Amino acid sequence: MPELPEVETIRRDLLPHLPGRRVETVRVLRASVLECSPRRLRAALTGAVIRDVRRHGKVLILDLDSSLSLLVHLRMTGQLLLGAGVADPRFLRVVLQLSGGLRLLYADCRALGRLELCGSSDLACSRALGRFGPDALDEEGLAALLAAARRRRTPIKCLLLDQSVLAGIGNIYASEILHVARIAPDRPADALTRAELNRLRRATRNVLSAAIEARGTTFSDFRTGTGEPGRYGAQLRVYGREGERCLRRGCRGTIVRLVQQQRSTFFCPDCV
DNA sequence: GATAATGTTCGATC
DNA sequence: AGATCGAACATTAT
Repeated sequence: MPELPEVETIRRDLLPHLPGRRVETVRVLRASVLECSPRRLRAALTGAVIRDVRRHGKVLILDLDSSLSLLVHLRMTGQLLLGAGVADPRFLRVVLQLSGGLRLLYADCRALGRLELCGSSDLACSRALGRFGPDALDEEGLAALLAAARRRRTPIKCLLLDQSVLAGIGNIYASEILHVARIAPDRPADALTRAELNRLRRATRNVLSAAIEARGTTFSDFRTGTGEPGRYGAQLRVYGREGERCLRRGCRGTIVRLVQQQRSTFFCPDCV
């Protein structure tokens, strides 16, 4: 569910509250969301102190003082929430009781998300994160996108979604970025002109930054770390707007939906 | 009941 | 190697 801006929003909500807290108890209500056994998770987390909250792409990273880190992939419907009473109790999967009476909840309706332990040395972490390319908001990630685009024939939308090229862009922002960059989603990546690649780089940075400022997009399930919806939905220009009028000034086009890699893509044929 | 949903991954196939 | 496709995971909402 959450893409880079949503995970960054959660990170910013958690950061003022988690570092310095000790994990007192670990309650696992659905073991299938763990990459390890519940017993191993309890052993690793109980008594550990949270040092930092980081993010890479769509992955949230809780660094512990024990030279371990807890990686959280929210996938489609995962939520990481601070404090009780904010999650639908039916979908609670893991509860961490922290010092000072604070609770960190992992809720996930579809239970596709995953919690994973890894060594927090750079080496161990980068191995656990090895399937991902550089973060989409880093200069390195933007450079990786342009480099991959020059040598691959795959449709540009598919390249934006490829987490091994750059990490963090999902189905909503891929459509939004291409619309802002005025590039048709089915264009072969290696056919993009230099001018189009420049627009793509700018659009990626601008759309992701604006979405973070608005605290993410709540299309259906996303909640921030404090349980509120994000506000970027009001700024979406194409996603979910099939059949509606294009919002670009002076454009009379209608948004169409096509399917790429079994997922919906939205764009305005008159803008590209 | 069919369909689609902000994601990832694995296997088959070309 | 690169690319595509389908299925799987699991559950709700329309």
